Amino acid sequence: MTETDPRQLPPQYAPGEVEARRYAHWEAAGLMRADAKAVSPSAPAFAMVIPPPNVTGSLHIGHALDHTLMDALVRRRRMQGYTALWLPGMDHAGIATQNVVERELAREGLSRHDLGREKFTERVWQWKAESGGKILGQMRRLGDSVDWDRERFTMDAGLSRAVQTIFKRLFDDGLIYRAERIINWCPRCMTALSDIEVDHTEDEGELVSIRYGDGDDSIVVATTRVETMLGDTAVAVHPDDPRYSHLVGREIELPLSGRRIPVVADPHVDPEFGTGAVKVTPAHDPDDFEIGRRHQLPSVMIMDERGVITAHGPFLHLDRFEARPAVRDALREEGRIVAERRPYLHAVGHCGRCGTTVEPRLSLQWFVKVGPLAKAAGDAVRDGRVAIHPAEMSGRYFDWVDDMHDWCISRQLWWGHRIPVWYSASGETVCVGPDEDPPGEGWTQDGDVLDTWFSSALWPFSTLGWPDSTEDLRAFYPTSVLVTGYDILFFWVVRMMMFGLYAMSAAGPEQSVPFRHVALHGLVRDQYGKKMSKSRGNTVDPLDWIDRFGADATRFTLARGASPGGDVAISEDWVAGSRNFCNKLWNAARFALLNGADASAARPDPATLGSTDRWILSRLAAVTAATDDLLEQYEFGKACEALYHFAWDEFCDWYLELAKPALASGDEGAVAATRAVLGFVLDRLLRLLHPVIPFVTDELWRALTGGDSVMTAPWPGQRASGSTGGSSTGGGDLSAFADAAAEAEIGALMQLVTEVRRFRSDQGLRPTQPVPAALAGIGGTPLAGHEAAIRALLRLAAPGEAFAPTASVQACGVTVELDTAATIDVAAERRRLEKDLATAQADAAATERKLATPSFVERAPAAVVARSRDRLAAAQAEIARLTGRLEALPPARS
RNA sequence: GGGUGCAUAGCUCAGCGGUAGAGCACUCGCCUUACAAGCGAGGGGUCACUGGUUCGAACCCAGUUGCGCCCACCA
Repeated sequence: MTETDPRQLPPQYAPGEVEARRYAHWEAAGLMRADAKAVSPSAPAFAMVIPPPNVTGSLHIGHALDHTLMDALVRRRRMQGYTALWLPGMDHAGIATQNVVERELAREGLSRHDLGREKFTERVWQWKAESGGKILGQMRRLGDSVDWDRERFTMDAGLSRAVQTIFKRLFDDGLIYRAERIINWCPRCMTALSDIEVDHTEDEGELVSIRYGDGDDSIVVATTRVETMLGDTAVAVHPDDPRYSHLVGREIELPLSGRRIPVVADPHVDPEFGTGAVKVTPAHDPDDFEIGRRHQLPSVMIMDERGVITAHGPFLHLDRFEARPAVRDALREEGRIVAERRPYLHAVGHCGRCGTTVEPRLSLQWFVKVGPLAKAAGDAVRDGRVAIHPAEMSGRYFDWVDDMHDWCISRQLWWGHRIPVWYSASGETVCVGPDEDPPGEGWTQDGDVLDTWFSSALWPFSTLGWPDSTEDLRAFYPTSVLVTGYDILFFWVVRMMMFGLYAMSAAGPEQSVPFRHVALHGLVRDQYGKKMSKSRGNTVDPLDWIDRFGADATRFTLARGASPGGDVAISEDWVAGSRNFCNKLWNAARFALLNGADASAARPDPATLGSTDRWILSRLAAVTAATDDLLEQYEFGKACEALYHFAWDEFCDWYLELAKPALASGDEGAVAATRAVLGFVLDRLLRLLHPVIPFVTDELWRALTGGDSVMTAPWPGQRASGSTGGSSTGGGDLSAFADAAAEAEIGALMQLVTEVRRFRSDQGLRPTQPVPAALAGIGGTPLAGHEAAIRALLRLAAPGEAFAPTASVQACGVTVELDTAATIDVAAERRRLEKDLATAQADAAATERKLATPSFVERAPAAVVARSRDRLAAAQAEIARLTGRLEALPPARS
């Protein structure tokens, strides 16, 4: 493997080759592995599990965000000395995967039934082996520092055993039961769905009012699903509704059927809505099912699992959507339709996987009794054992856990964990544990599989070896933080909470939680703040950006936009900007290397340094502390912002420019000091940036220091693990570098330089042409020692030669007299001075007015008043200065 | 229907009681040998609207308008 010669870094950073090389090294050197045995008080455990992506999927931009943030967290912890584990893996994604393989079969003209259950699941496994690992390769491209030795899959043997174990335990505890209930049914996938697998949209439908019964014994009901009237077994009214009290208990005729159905009184009916009377179809509506139960009404199923009418009569074999108009027309012919409202907007459920309209359906399914589990899940957050970031999101969490329906966990699919329950011919039921043999002859296993989320809910501990008390489980559970989008707070987080607390309850309340922190981020949006979606056509393939701009640029863009719970807007322009930043860093390092930056020197001693060096060290200390705090609070965007400005504006634009004259000064001591500070600051900067942009920083850090990898360099912040904090090896406290005097001094220098540049720019003078100049009055100011640097930055000619100044600029007590080699544009200068004067006068006037307000002077804090006085003084000084310069201005040239 | 959040420069956002900030975009000038994926300078905002609290409001309170998101079994 050939390394780039550090002295010959190309002038542009080429990510592709560097990324491949660096990742291969991390993997080969085992830098991403976490050893449970290494956990100790000085190297405590830090653990995260990856939200397992679907095997069917490929990395989309949302994953890229999720992974970038997780990787930044784990990399920083690793540098801080933690034994840091990030565990990767994938989810078998029941319905999604089965659908993909079934679609593949359909192209061969086959259905899963043609293969049979065994052959079909074999085929899915085969498919998983071939294309399921795609996303893992993509994770390498992104730079995810996961421990590949621990990769898990929700269907592998260990996790299947965990599934069976917890099922059996819940079953024995009476928390899993089988019952005939109305569930969400997808007639296309032909399976039950849980509430969260159903998406509601406002759809156009029709609201049809139908007259049931005749004459005095008639009643009008309204419905959006006309065809279900074939299965009506009652009409319900409110018990206190005087309009219908005479009908309660009597039977009326159900149109088209010849059947007579009772009128029942039920408090659930809202007398204000519609006619105050509702048709009751217990087999096809969840509300009606409850009403039916309360009144012992029969349930008449009129549709099969495909949504085809099974009720005998003229509508037999019609699809539900064909039956709707057919039934409506038939009713109209009989004069039963009282009113029709079309279009009528109402919420309709759709299968979260295929979009088909969900059909509520009465069927025998398995459920988790959620009550006690959800209560425990809520309490863990309420009493602070688990913290949600940002805390405002906890409200949504509580809304969910406090009012959760029992969870339907059986799916009429073949791909998934088969329900470990067996039935005998005589109707006995046995739940089989993982280490038990199934019952013999005459018993058959339940044909259904478990909801995918059932196994995902075990992820934080099943991946660590549960139900065995493994070393990993003891070392890394509870995991430290779970990072995910707020959109799956309910889907996944709640379920992990419920099952983690239940399965690990023996460990006690503190140790049974699946994670201590939940760090939520938002959705990725486009540059107009629009949600990315395939239908909108604004999706981005992160791999495309990684190819074109580099993984670091892609990561930096995402991290820079991320705030706790906040959405992230991105566009290609911004990735290009991040790419530019990486390149800037590359070139800063290139400059440093070409100038002998020395990162191996002892930690710089401010007492021996000039103010320029003390200034950059002071700024480094500030940005280090800020970055450390911000990352601790999951404020990735702000941390990136702080580092971006430090690196670009302060380090590159000012420090490196100031270092040039120092390096060229020929003063051996100054050169050595500059090289040492240059090396030190760049080293720290690379470490601080490494969690977010791991590739460039590693490449440059190796070139700069000769070290193996920045991954193993100590984190520069004060926060560190256990007792290793602040070690002399390079982490530790930089607060001794804080230097207000140096900051003020360099601040003045910047102000002076900027002022002169502005003058020259306004005057249209060539910035590159050396100008003879004198720095009058610099002697008595703090800038006295910076004359050479100022001349270099401003490209002023060397001092000494006599010249005739044609213009002057004042700032920070220094008058810069310039020979502009031409008559300056007096009119332009006058305009500029007048404009500045107007600004200063307005400022002075406003401040004066304020200070003249007695209530302000009396009641505002002294510091605020003092600040206003300073402001006024400054404004007045500025007015005096500008007035003087305007008066001194020669008359406009003729 | 119930919650909940947001309205600040052309775009995306930060600021959350003391007289407006960043990135990108824009204008002007520079190939100043680390970087033109760059350097320097500049323009641009009655902080959605209306009231209130306060010496003082982009920031706190109430209402209005306009967006967004989540939840939801009202036929």
